[in-house]
Amino acid sequence: MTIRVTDEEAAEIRSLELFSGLDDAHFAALMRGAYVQNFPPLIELISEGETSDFLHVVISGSVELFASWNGRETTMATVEPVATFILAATIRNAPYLMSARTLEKSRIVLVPSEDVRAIFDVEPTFARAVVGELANAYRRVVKNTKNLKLRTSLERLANYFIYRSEAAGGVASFDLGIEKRRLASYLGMTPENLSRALRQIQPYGVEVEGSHVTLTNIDELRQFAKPTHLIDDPFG
Amino acid sequence: MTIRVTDEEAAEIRSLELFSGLDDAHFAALMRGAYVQNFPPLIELISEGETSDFLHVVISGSVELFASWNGRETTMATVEPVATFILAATIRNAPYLMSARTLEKSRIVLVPSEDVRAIFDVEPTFARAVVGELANAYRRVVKNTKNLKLRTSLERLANYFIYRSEAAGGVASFDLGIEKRRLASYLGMTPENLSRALRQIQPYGVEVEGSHVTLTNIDELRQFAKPTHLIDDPFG
DNA sequence: TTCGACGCTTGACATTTATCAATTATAGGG
DNA sequence: CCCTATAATTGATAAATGTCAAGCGTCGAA
Repeated sequence: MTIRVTDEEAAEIRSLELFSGLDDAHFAALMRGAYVQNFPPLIELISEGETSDFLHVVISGSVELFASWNGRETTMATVEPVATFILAATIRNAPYLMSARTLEKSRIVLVPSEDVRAIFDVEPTFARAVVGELANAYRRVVKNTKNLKLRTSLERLANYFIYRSEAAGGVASFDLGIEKRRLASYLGMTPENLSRALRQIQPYGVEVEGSHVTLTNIDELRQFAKPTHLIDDPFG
Repeated sequence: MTIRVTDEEAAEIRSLELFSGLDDAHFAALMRGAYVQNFPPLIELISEGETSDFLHVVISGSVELFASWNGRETTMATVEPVATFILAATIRNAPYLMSARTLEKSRIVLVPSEDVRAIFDVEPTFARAVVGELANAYRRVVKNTKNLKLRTSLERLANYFIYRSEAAGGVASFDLGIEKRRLASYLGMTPENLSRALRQIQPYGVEVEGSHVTLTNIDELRQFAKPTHLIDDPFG
Protein backbone atom coordinates (compact mmCIF):
# COMPACT_ATOMS: atom_id res chain seq x y z
CA MET A 1 0.00 0.00 0.00
CA THR A 2 1.98 2.94 -1.24
CA ILE A 3 0.76 6.50 -1.61
CA ARG A 4 2.03 9.84 -2.76
CA VAL A 5 3.64 12.37 -0.49
CA THR A 6 1.16 14.97 0.77
CA ASP A 7 1.95 18.68 0.60
CA GLU A 8 2.18 18.81 4.34
CA GLU A 9 4.73 16.01 4.44
CA ALA A 10 6.67 17.56 1.60
CA ALA A 11 6.90 20.74 3.62
CA GLU A 12 8.23 18.82 6.60
CA ILE A 13 10.85 17.13 4.48
CA ARG A 14 11.75 20.43 2.94
CA SER A 15 12.41 21.85 6.38
CA LEU A 16 15.35 19.46 6.72
CA GLU A 17 18.67 21.17 6.30
CA LEU A 18 19.46 18.65 3.61
CA PHE A 19 16.66 19.84 1.34
CA SER A 20 16.05 23.42 2.39
CA GLY A 21 18.41 24.96 -0.14
CA LEU A 22 17.03 23.00 -3.07
CA ASP A 23 15.05 25.02 -5.63
CA ASP A 24 11.35 24.26 -6.08
CA ALA A 25 11.65 22.46 -9.39
CA HIS A 26 14.26 19.97 -8.21
CA PHE A 27 12.52 19.41 -4.92
CA ALA A 28 9.25 18.77 -6.71
CA ALA A 29 11.06 16.31 -8.98
CA LEU A 30 12.36 14.43 -5.95
CA MET A 31 8.91 14.29 -4.37
CA ARG A 32 7.29 13.16 -7.61
CA GLY A 33 9.25 9.93 -7.57
CA ALA A 34 8.93 9.50 -3.81
CA TYR A 35 6.20 7.75 -1.93
CA VAL A 36 5.08 7.37 1.63
CA GLN A 37 4.44 4.15 3.42
CA ASN A 38 3.08 3.33 6.86
CA PHE A 39 4.84 0.49 8.60
CA PRO A 40 3.80 -1.46 11.68
CA PRO A 41 6.34 -1.91 14.49
CA LEU A 42 9.35 -4.18 14.07
CA ILE A 43 9.32 -4.29 10.30
CA GLU A 44 12.74 -4.64 8.75
CA LEU A 45 12.98 -1.85 6.21
CA ILE A 46 16.41 -2.61 4.87
CA SER A 47 19.02 -5.30 5.43
CA GLU A 48 22.75 -4.76 5.50
CA GLY A 49 24.45 -5.93 2.34
CA GLU A 50 21.57 -4.96 0.08
CA THR A 51 22.19 -2.27 -2.48
CA SER A 52 20.72 1.12 -1.90
CA ASP A 53 17.42 1.69 -3.73
CA PHE A 54 15.90 4.45 -1.63
CA LEU A 55 16.89 7.27 0.60
CA HIS A 56 14.63 6.97 3.65
CA VAL A 57 13.05 9.83 5.57
CA VAL A 58 11.34 9.16 8.89
CA ILE A 59 8.21 11.33 9.15
CA SER A 60 6.78 9.82 12.32
CA GLY A 61 7.55 6.92 14.62
CA SER A 62 11.15 5.79 15.00
CA VAL A 63 13.65 3.52 13.33
CA GLU A 64 16.49 1.48 14.74
CA LEU A 65 19.70 1.06 12.79
CA PHE A 66 21.49 -2.13 13.72
CA ALA A 67 24.22 -4.42 12.48
CA SER A 68 24.89 -8.13 12.71
CA TRP A 69 27.82 -10.46 12.46
CA ASN A 70 28.20 -14.12 13.21
CA GLY A 71 24.87 -14.39 15.04
CA ARG A 72 25.49 -11.29 17.16
CA GLU A 73 23.58 -8.06 16.77
CA THR A 74 24.12 -4.52 17.98
CA THR A 75 22.13 -1.30 17.89
CA MET A 76 24.03 1.41 16.05
CA ALA A 77 21.57 4.30 16.35
CA THR A 78 17.92 5.21 16.48
CA VAL A 79 16.48 7.68 13.99
CA GLU A 80 13.71 10.03 15.08
CA PRO A 81 11.51 12.30 12.96
CA VAL A 82 12.22 14.20 10.88
CA ALA A 83 15.51 12.80 9.62
CA THR A 84 17.00 10.77 6.80
CA PHE A 85 19.05 7.63 7.03
CA ILE A 86 21.52 5.71 4.85
CA LEU A 87 22.50 8.82 2.93
CA ALA A 88 26.09 7.64 2.46
CA ALA A 89 25.08 4.35 0.85
CA THR A 90 22.61 6.19 -1.41
CA ILE A 91 25.19 8.67 -2.61
CA ARG A 92 27.90 6.07 -3.13
CA ASN A 93 25.47 3.57 -4.61
CA ALA A 94 27.07 1.11 -2.24
CA PRO A 95 25.59 -1.71 -0.16
CA TYR A 96 24.02 -0.80 3.17
CA LEU A 97 26.32 -1.31 6.14
CA MET A 98 23.41 -1.38 8.57
CA SER A 99 19.94 -2.83 8.71
CA ALA A 100 16.92 -0.78 9.75
CA ARG A 101 13.69 -1.71 11.47
CA THR A 102 10.75 0.28 12.73
CA LEU A 103 10.47 0.41 16.51
CA GLU A 104 6.87 1.61 16.47
CA LYS A 105 4.22 2.38 13.89
CA SER A 106 6.12 4.64 11.52
CA ARG A 107 5.58 6.74 8.47
CA ILE A 108 8.49 6.63 6.07
CA VAL A 109 9.13 8.49 2.84
CA LEU A 110 11.10 6.59 0.25
CA VAL A 111 13.00 8.65 -2.29
CA PRO A 112 14.53 6.66 -5.15
CA SER A 113 18.32 6.70 -4.79
CA GLU A 114 18.69 7.31 -8.50
CA ASP A 115 16.72 10.55 -8.25
CA VAL A 116 18.84 11.68 -5.32
CA ARG A 117 22.04 10.97 -7.20
CA ALA A 118 20.72 12.66 -10.34
CA ILE A 119 19.90 15.88 -8.54
CA PHE A 120 23.12 15.65 -6.58
CA ASP A 121 24.97 15.66 -9.91
CA VAL A 122 23.29 18.71 -11.40
CA GLU A 123 22.51 20.84 -8.37
CA PRO A 124 25.54 22.24 -6.50
CA THR A 125 23.44 23.56 -3.65
CA PHE A 126 22.24 20.08 -2.92
CA ALA A 127 25.73 18.64 -3.18
CA ARG A 128 26.90 21.12 -0.57
CA ALA A 129 23.98 20.26 1.70
CA VAL A 130 24.87 16.60 1.38
CA VAL A 131 28.44 17.43 2.42
CA GLY A 132 27.19 19.13 5.56
CA GLU A 133 25.00 16.17 6.40
CA LEU A 134 27.75 13.62 5.79
CA ALA A 135 30.34 15.60 7.70
CA ASN A 136 27.96 15.66 10.65
CA ALA A 137 27.25 11.97 10.36
CA TYR A 138 30.97 11.22 10.18
CA ARG A 139 31.76 13.28 13.22
CA ARG A 140 28.95 11.63 15.15
CA VAL A 141 30.37 8.18 14.47
CA VAL A 142 33.88 9.27 15.42
CA LYS A 143 32.51 10.50 18.74
CA ASN A 144 30.77 7.20 19.21
CA THR A 145 34.04 5.36 18.63
CA LYS A 146 35.79 7.50 21.22
CA ASN A 147 32.94 6.80 23.63
CA LEU A 148 33.33 3.06 23.13
CA LYS A 149 37.12 2.92 23.30
CA LEU A 150 37.86 5.45 26.03
CA ARG A 151 35.08 4.78 28.53
CA THR A 152 33.74 1.94 30.61
CA SER A 153 30.10 0.98 30.24
CA LEU A 154 29.22 2.77 33.47
CA GLU A 155 30.81 5.96 32.20
CA ARG A 156 28.93 5.66 28.94
CA LEU A 157 25.67 5.25 30.81
CA ALA A 158 26.36 8.27 33.01
CA ASN A 159 27.14 10.43 30.01
CA TYR A 160 24.07 9.16 28.21
CA PHE A 161 21.87 10.33 31.08
CA ILE A 162 23.52 13.74 31.13
CA TYR A 163 23.04 14.01 27.40
CA ARG A 164 19.37 13.07 27.64
CA SER A 165 18.82 15.54 30.43
CA GLU A 166 20.39 18.35 28.40
CA ALA A 167 18.69 17.38 25.16
CA ALA A 168 15.34 17.71 26.94
CA GLY A 169 16.26 21.26 27.94
CA GLY A 170 18.23 20.69 31.12
CA VAL A 171 15.50 18.83 32.97
CA ALA A 172 16.24 16.61 35.96
CA SER A 173 13.64 14.04 35.04
CA PHE A 174 12.77 12.30 31.80
CA ASP A 175 11.47 9.10 30.25
CA LEU A 176 13.88 6.69 28.67
CA GLY A 177 11.76 6.40 25.54
CA ILE A 178 13.66 3.31 24.50
CA GLU A 179 13.59 -0.29 25.65
CA LYS A 180 16.36 -1.01 28.10
CA ARG A 181 17.68 -3.92 26.08
CA ARG A 182 18.08 -1.61 23.08
CA LEU A 183 19.72 1.05 25.18
CA ALA A 184 22.07 -1.63 26.51
CA SER A 185 22.97 -2.69 23.00
CA TYR A 186 23.45 0.90 21.89
CA LEU A 187 25.79 1.51 24.82
CA GLY A 188 27.70 -1.66 24.07
CA MET A 189 26.63 -3.85 26.97
CA THR A 190 24.23 -6.67 27.76
CA PRO A 191 20.78 -6.06 29.27
CA GLU A 192 21.90 -7.80 32.45
CA ASN A 193 24.81 -5.44 32.81
CA LEU A 194 22.66 -2.41 32.17
CA SER A 195 20.42 -3.51 35.04
CA ARG A 196 23.41 -3.74 37.32
CA ALA A 197 24.86 -0.47 36.02
CA LEU A 198 21.59 1.26 36.90
CA ARG A 199 22.14 0.29 40.50
CA GLN A 200 25.84 1.07 40.49
CA ILE A 201 25.06 4.57 39.33
CA GLN A 202 22.56 5.31 42.11
CA PRO A 203 25.19 6.83 44.42
CA TYR A 204 25.68 9.57 41.83
CA GLY A 205 22.10 10.69 42.20
CA VAL A 206 20.38 8.65 39.53
CA GLU A 207 16.97 7.17 40.33
CA VAL A 208 15.38 4.85 37.82
CA GLU A 209 11.81 3.68 38.22
CA GLY A 210 10.68 1.62 35.28
CA SER A 211 11.42 3.76 32.27
CA HIS A 212 11.52 7.00 34.21
CA VAL A 213 14.83 8.55 35.19
CA THR A 214 15.40 11.27 37.78
CA LEU A 215 18.75 12.92 38.34
CA THR A 216 18.88 14.21 41.89
CA ASN A 217 22.49 15.40 41.88
CA ILE A 218 23.56 16.42 38.44
CA ASP A 219 26.80 18.01 39.70
CA GLU A 220 27.98 14.78 41.25
CA LEU A 221 26.96 12.84 38.15
CA ARG A 222 28.86 15.21 35.91
CA GLN A 223 31.90 14.91 38.12
CA PHE A 224 31.86 11.18 37.59
CA ALA A 225 30.87 11.22 33.92
CA LYS A 226 33.21 14.02 32.80
CA PRO A 227 31.22 14.84 29.68
CA THR A 228 32.93 16.71 26.85
CA HIS A 229 31.50 18.16 23.70
CA LEU A 230 34.25 16.32 21.82
CA ILE A 231 32.38 13.10 22.58
CA ASP A 232 28.93 13.86 23.91
CA ASP A 233 27.66 16.68 21.76
CA PRO A 234 25.93 15.06 18.77
CA PHE A 235 26.52 18.24 16.82
CA GLY A 236 29.37 20.70 17.44
CA MET B 1 60.89 26.35 8.21
CA THR B 2 58.07 26.38 5.68
CA ILE B 3 58.41 26.12 1.93
CA ARG B 4 56.24 26.17 -1.13
CA VAL B 5 54.79 23.08 -2.72
CA THR B 6 56.93 21.73 -5.57
CA ASP B 7 55.37 20.86 -8.93
CA GLU B 8 56.07 17.22 -8.30
CA GLU B 9 54.25 17.30 -4.97
CA ALA B 10 51.39 19.24 -6.48
CA ALA B 11 51.05 16.50 -9.09
CA GLU B 12 50.91 13.87 -6.35
CA ILE B 13 48.24 15.76 -4.50
CA ARG B 14 46.35 16.26 -7.71
CA SER B 15 46.29 12.51 -8.24
CA LEU B 16 44.07 12.17 -5.16
CA GLU B 17 40.47 11.48 -6.03
CA LEU B 18 39.56 14.49 -3.94
CA PHE B 19 41.40 16.94 -6.20
CA SER B 20 41.52 15.19 -9.56
CA GLY B 21 38.33 16.77 -10.91
CA LEU B 22 39.30 20.30 -9.95
CA ASP B 23 40.13 22.65 -12.83
CA ASP B 24 43.67 23.99 -13.12
CA ALA B 25 42.91 27.51 -11.96
CA HIS B 26 41.25 26.45 -8.72
CA PHE B 27 43.83 23.81 -8.01
CA ALA B 28 46.60 26.32 -8.54
CA ALA B 29 44.83 28.70 -6.19
CA LEU B 30 44.74 26.00 -3.52
CA MET B 31 48.43 25.23 -3.94
CA ARG B 32 49.38 28.89 -3.88
CA GLY B 33 48.17 29.24 -0.34
CA ALA B 34 49.51 25.86 0.71
CA TYR B 35 52.92 25.04 2.04
CA VAL B 36 54.94 21.96 2.80
CA GLN B 37 56.66 21.15 6.02
CA ASN B 38 58.98 18.36 7.11
CA PHE B 39 58.33 17.04 10.57
CA PRO B 40 60.48 14.78 12.72
CA PRO B 41 58.87 11.70 14.33
CA LEU B 42 56.38 12.07 17.15
CA ILE B 43 55.48 15.68 16.54
CA GLU B 44 51.91 16.55 17.44
CA LEU B 45 50.49 18.25 14.37
CA ILE B 46 47.05 19.03 15.70
CA SER B 47 45.25 18.63 19.02
CA GLU B 48 41.64 17.68 19.47
CA GLY B 49 39.48 20.62 20.41
CA GLU B 50 41.43 23.12 18.32
CA THR B 51 39.67 24.78 15.45
CA SER B 52 40.50 23.71 11.97
CA ASP B 53 43.06 25.95 10.26
CA PHE B 54 44.47 23.59 7.67
CA LEU B 55 43.54 20.59 5.65
CA HIS B 56 46.50 18.23 5.94
CA VAL B 57 47.91 16.04 3.20
CA VAL B 58 50.49 13.38 4.02
CA ILE B 59 53.08 13.24 1.22
CA SER B 60 55.54 10.87 2.88
CA GLY B 61 55.98 9.25 6.27
CA SER B 62 52.89 8.42 8.32
CA VAL B 63 50.55 10.06 10.77
CA GLU B 64 48.62 8.65 13.69
CA LEU B 65 45.18 9.97 14.54
CA PHE B 66 44.38 9.50 18.21
CA ALA B 67 41.94 10.68 20.82
CA SER B 68 42.09 11.20 24.55
CA TRP B 69 39.71 11.43 27.44
CA ASN B 70 40.29 11.53 31.15
CA GLY B 71 43.93 10.52 30.92
CA ARG B 72 43.28 7.64 28.54
CA GLU B 73 44.33 7.62 24.92
CA THR B 74 43.41 5.51 21.93
CA THR B 75 44.63 5.21 18.36
CA MET B 76 41.84 5.94 15.91
CA ALA B 77 43.65 5.44 12.61
CA THR B 78 46.96 5.82 10.85
CA VAL B 79 47.20 7.87 7.67
CA GLU B 80 49.63 6.83 4.97
CA PRO B 81 50.72 8.73 1.86
CA VAL B 82 49.15 10.12 -0.17
CA ALA B 83 45.99 10.98 1.74
CA THR B 84 44.28 13.84 3.51
CA PHE B 85 43.03 13.97 7.05
CA ILE B 86 40.54 16.01 9.08
CA LEU B 87 38.51 16.89 6.02
CA ALA B 88 35.22 16.91 7.94
CA ALA B 89 36.41 19.44 10.51
CA THR B 90 37.83 21.61 7.73
CA ILE B 91 34.58 21.66 5.79
CA ARG B 92 32.41 22.23 8.84
CA ASN B 93 34.84 24.74 10.32
CA ALA B 94 34.43 22.75 13.52
CA PRO B 95 36.92 21.74 16.21
CA TYR B 96 39.06 18.68 15.59
CA LEU B 97 37.74 15.53 17.20
CA MET B 98 41.11 13.81 16.99
CA SER B 99 44.72 14.73 17.52
CA ALA B 100 47.43 13.84 15.02
CA ARG B 101 51.11 13.08 15.42
CA THR B 102 53.80 12.00 13.01
CA LEU B 103 55.00 8.44 13.53
CA GLU B 104 58.15 8.89 11.49
CA LYS B 105 59.86 11.70 9.62
CA SER B 106 57.00 13.01 7.49
CA ARG B 107 56.33 15.52 4.79
CA ILE B 108 52.99 17.25 5.17
CA VAL B 109 51.20 19.74 2.96
CA LEU B 110 49.06 22.26 4.79
CA VAL B 111 46.21 23.79 2.83
CA PRO B 112 44.44 26.67 4.57
CA SER B 113 40.95 25.57 5.54
CA GLU B 114 39.52 28.87 4.36
CA ASP B 115 40.81 28.26 0.86
CA VAL B 116 39.31 24.77 0.82
CA ARG B 117 35.95 26.08 1.97
CA ALA B 118 36.08 28.93 -0.55
CA ILE B 119 36.66 26.60 -3.49
CA PHE B 120 34.15 24.16 -2.10
CA ASP B 121 31.56 26.95 -2.25
CA VAL B 122 32.15 27.97 -5.84
CA GLU B 123 33.23 24.74 -7.50
CA PRO B 124 30.54 22.03 -7.73
CA THR B 125 32.98 19.41 -8.98
CA PHE B 126 35.01 19.79 -5.85
CA ALA B 127 31.93 19.69 -3.65
CA ARG B 128 30.97 16.38 -5.21
CA ALA B 129 34.48 15.00 -4.71
CA VAL B 130 34.29 16.01 -1.07
CA VAL B 131 31.02 14.12 -0.78
CA GLY B 132 32.64 10.98 -2.11
CA GLU B 133 35.53 11.32 0.30
CA LEU B 134 33.29 11.97 3.30
CA ALA B 135 30.91 9.16 2.43
CA ASN B 136 33.90 6.82 2.34
CA ALA B 137 35.23 8.13 5.61
CA TYR B 138 31.83 7.73 7.22
CA ARG B 139 31.44 4.19 6.03
CA ARG B 140 34.90 3.31 7.26
CA VAL B 141 34.08 4.52 10.76
CA VAL B 142 30.77 2.65 10.77
CA LYS B 143 32.65 -0.52 9.89
CA ASN B 144 35.08 0.18 12.68
CA THR B 145 32.22 0.52 15.15
CA LYS B 146 30.78 -2.81 14.03
CA ASN B 147 34.21 -4.36 14.44
CA LEU B 148 34.47 -3.06 18.01
CA LYS B 149 30.94 -3.94 19.11
CA LEU B 150 30.42 -7.28 17.42
CA ARG B 151 33.81 -8.95 17.83
CA THR B 152 36.16 -9.96 20.59
CA SER B 153 39.71 -8.65 20.54
CA LEU B 154 40.99 -11.98 19.22
CA GLU B 155 38.53 -11.87 16.34
CA ARG B 156 39.56 -8.30 15.53
CA LEU B 157 43.20 -9.34 15.48
CA ALA B 158 42.50 -12.31 13.19
CA ASN B 159 40.58 -10.12 10.76
CA TYR B 160 43.29 -7.51 10.86
CA PHE B 161 45.86 -10.06 9.75
CA ILE B 162 43.63 -11.28 6.93
CA TYR B 163 43.11 -7.71 5.84
CA ARG B 164 46.82 -6.99 5.87
CA SER B 165 47.55 -10.12 3.91
CA GLU B 166 44.99 -9.18 1.25
CA ALA B 167 45.99 -5.53 1.14
CA ALA B 168 49.54 -6.65 0.31
CA GLY B 169 48.22 -8.65 -2.60
CA GLY B 170 47.26 -11.91 -0.99
CA VAL B 171 50.66 -12.67 0.46
CA ALA B 172 51.17 -15.12 3.32
CA SER B 173 53.91 -13.10 4.94
CA PHE B 174 54.26 -9.43 5.76
CA ASP B 175 55.76 -6.93 8.17
CA LEU B 176 53.55 -5.31 10.77
CA GLY B 177 54.85 -1.86 9.91
CA ILE B 178 53.39 -0.49 13.12
CA GLU B 179 54.47 -0.71 16.72
CA LYS B 180 52.61 -3.40 18.58
CA ARG B 181 51.43 -1.04 21.28
CA ARG B 182 49.84 1.16 18.63
CA LEU B 183 48.27 -1.81 16.91
CA ALA B 184 46.92 -2.88 20.28
CA SER B 185 45.39 0.53 20.85
CA TYR B 186 43.94 0.61 17.36
CA LEU B 187 42.35 -2.79 17.92
CA GLY B 188 40.98 -1.68 21.26
CA MET B 189 43.15 -3.68 23.64
CA THR B 190 46.19 -3.28 25.86
CA PRO B 191 49.72 -4.17 24.69
CA GLU B 192 49.78 -6.98 27.24
CA ASN B 193 46.65 -8.49 25.81
CA LEU B 194 47.91 -8.19 22.27
CA SER B 195 50.98 -10.19 23.30
CA ARG B 196 48.73 -12.90 24.67
CA ALA B 197 46.41 -12.76 21.68
CA LEU B 198 49.38 -13.35 19.41
CA ARG B 199 49.94 -16.65 21.15
CA GLN B 200 46.29 -17.55 21.33
CA ILE B 201 46.04 -17.14 17.59
CA GLN B 202 48.95 -19.46 16.80
CA PRO B 203 46.73 -22.55 16.43
CA TYR B 204 45.08 -20.86 13.46
CA GLY B 205 48.35 -20.76 11.60
CA VAL B 206 49.71 -17.38 12.60
CA GLU B 207 53.44 -17.13 13.29
CA VAL B 208 54.78 -13.86 14.63
CA GLU B 209 58.48 -13.25 14.94
CA GLY B 210 59.24 -9.74 16.07
CA SER B 211 57.38 -7.56 13.64
CA HIS B 212 57.13 -10.20 10.94
CA VAL B 213 53.91 -12.15 10.47
CA THR B 214 53.47 -15.38 8.54
CA LEU B 215 50.11 -16.97 7.91
CA THR B 216 50.61 -20.69 7.39
CA ASN B 217 46.98 -21.69 7.15
CA ILE B 218 44.86 -18.88 5.80
CA ASP B 219 41.81 -21.12 5.33
CA GLU B 220 41.72 -22.02 9.00
CA LEU B 221 42.31 -18.41 9.99
CA ARG B 222 39.46 -17.25 7.77
CA GLN B 223 37.19 -19.88 9.24
CA PHE B 224 37.85 -18.44 12.67
CA ALA B 225 37.86 -14.77 11.69
CA LYS B 226 34.81 -14.86 9.40
CA PRO B 227 35.75 -11.70 7.52
CA THR B 228 33.05 -9.81 5.64
CA HIS B 229 33.33 -6.87 3.30
CA LEU B 230 30.61 -5.20 5.39
CA ILE B 231 33.22 -4.77 8.13
CA ASP B 232 36.66 -5.53 6.79
CA ASP B 233 36.77 -3.91 3.39
CA PRO B 234 37.98 -0.34 3.94
CA PHE B 235 36.29 0.62 0.67
CA GLY B 236 33.23 -1.08 -0.82
C1' DT C 1 81.40 -1.45 22.89
C1' DT C 2 78.66 -0.33 26.70
C1' DC C 3 74.84 1.76 28.73
C1' DG C 4 70.32 3.17 29.19
C1' DA C 5 65.79 3.95 27.51
C1' DC C 6 61.97 1.83 26.01
C1' DG C 7 59.09 -1.53 23.86
C1' DC C 8 57.73 -6.18 24.43
C1' DT C 9 56.62 -10.23 27.05
C1' DT C 10 55.20 -12.90 30.99
C1' DG C 11 52.97 -14.09 35.34
C1' DA C 12 49.88 -13.03 39.04
C1' DC C 13 45.99 -10.83 40.10
C1' DA C 14 41.90 -7.50 39.83
C1' DT C 15 38.18 -5.74 37.38
C1' DT C 16 34.94 -5.64 33.96
C1' DT C 17 31.83 -7.81 31.24
C1' DA C 18 29.25 -11.78 29.53
C1' DT C 19 26.61 -15.99 30.15
C1' DC C 20 23.31 -19.00 32.16
C1' DA C 21 19.39 -19.91 34.87
C1' DA C 22 15.68 -18.58 37.53
C1' DT C 23 12.37 -15.27 39.04
C1' DT C 24 9.72 -11.09 38.90
C1' DA C 25 7.52 -7.32 36.47
C1' DT C 26 4.91 -5.49 32.62
C1' DA C 27 2.16 -4.74 28.66
C1' DG C 28 -0.98 -6.26 25.07
C1' DG C 29 -4.63 -9.51 23.37
C1' DG C 30 -8.51 -12.18 24.18
C1' DC D 1 -9.75 -8.57 33.91
C1' DC D 2 -6.91 -12.35 33.31
C1' DC D 3 -3.36 -14.77 30.58
C1' DT D 4 0.52 -15.06 28.22
C1' DA D 5 4.53 -13.55 25.99
C1' DT D 6 8.32 -10.99 26.73
C1' DA D 7 11.16 -7.62 29.06
C1' DA D 8 13.67 -6.76 33.20
C1' DT D 9 16.01 -8.17 37.18
C1' DT D 10 18.87 -10.98 40.16
C1' DG D 11 22.34 -14.32 41.60
C1' DA D 12 25.98 -17.45 40.49
C1' DT D 13 29.56 -18.31 37.61
C1' DA D 14 32.69 -17.95 33.64
C1' DA D 15 35.22 -15.51 30.32
C1' DA D 16 37.42 -11.52 28.64
C1' DT D 17 40.11 -7.80 29.47
C1' DG D 18 42.92 -4.68 32.22
C1' DT D 19 46.53 -3.63 35.78
C1' DC D 20 50.76 -4.12 38.08
C1' DA D 21 55.34 -5.64 38.47
C1' DA D 22 59.25 -7.83 36.86
C1' DG D 23 62.33 -9.30 33.42
C1' DC D 24 63.98 -9.57 28.59
C1' DG D 25 65.41 -7.81 24.22
C1' DT D 26 66.71 -4.32 21.03
C1' DC D 27 68.37 -0.20 19.35
C1' DG D 28 70.70 4.05 19.35
C1' DA D 29 73.77 7.46 21.64
C1' DA D 30 77.91 8.28 24.02
